Amino acid sequence: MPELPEVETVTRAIRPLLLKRTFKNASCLVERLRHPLDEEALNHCLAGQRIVDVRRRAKYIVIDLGKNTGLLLHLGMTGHLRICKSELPADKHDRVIFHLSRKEDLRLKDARRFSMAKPCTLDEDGIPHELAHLGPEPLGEKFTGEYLFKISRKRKRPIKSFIMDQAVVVGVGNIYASEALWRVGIRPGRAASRLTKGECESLVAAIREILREAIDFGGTTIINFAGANGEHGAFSERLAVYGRAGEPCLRCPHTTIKRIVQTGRSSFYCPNCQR
DNA sequence: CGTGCTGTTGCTAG
DNA sequence: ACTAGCAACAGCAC
Repeated sequence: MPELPEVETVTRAIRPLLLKRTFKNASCLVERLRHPLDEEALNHCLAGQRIVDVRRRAKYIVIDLGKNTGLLLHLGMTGHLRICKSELPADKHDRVIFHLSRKEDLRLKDARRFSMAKPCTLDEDGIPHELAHLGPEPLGEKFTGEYLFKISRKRKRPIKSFIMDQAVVVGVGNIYASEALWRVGIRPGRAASRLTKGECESLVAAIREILREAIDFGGTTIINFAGANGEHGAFSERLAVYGRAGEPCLRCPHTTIKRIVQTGRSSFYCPNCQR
């Protein structure tokens, strides 16, 4: 489920439920997710520690335990977090159970096992060292049209994969990349270096706009931190191109949305109003 | 039954 | 220096 808006939504939802509570211990129900799980290391990091903050960086969730230590979580493609009573039996795809005080758990469930959960150390800004390589936040001040223009000169890759590169800007996944390009009328396959300054500016504006809207709508799909299975979030009905191959373009209804594959991922665009 | 898709990330080979 | 391709995994639609 997660693109940035979904991760932001989950982070906001679990933050008040976790703040000032204490971890007891963790149990790993599988040997590995994206990386091998180290139950001992998790327990060493978590046991008895109080949660002082819960925040998002890119699509990662950082649970700050103070003293420059924390728990670093990523939901991969299908990860879910929820908080539930400890007495509840584990779901089929529950992978890690973090036991909290007051007989409640934070549980990480993930069918495809692309998630991650590992202890981390934080730099002075509270960011895990593992995330030092990431580009600017799309909603932060550093992500400007000027910046995008500057770093895209001489870059021949398609603009869509360029804005999905986490070293360029974080948090723009497959759905919102297609959506942002539709909004500004740029084809996903255009070489990054062929964007004008003005196009870079409008693209940045569109990315920010769309992510903000999606956050306001609680994400495209709702990740399930509290209860049942994921449902479609309100924003999924607002997607203009993603998943709409063969359907009419919302700007030029006589044209049909096209699907192409770029670096193994589906891209959707309107061949008429995206150039 | 297979086949081909799926919201991510980071490594590898060219 | 840069980029395409792929692997990790499970489930689902056809």
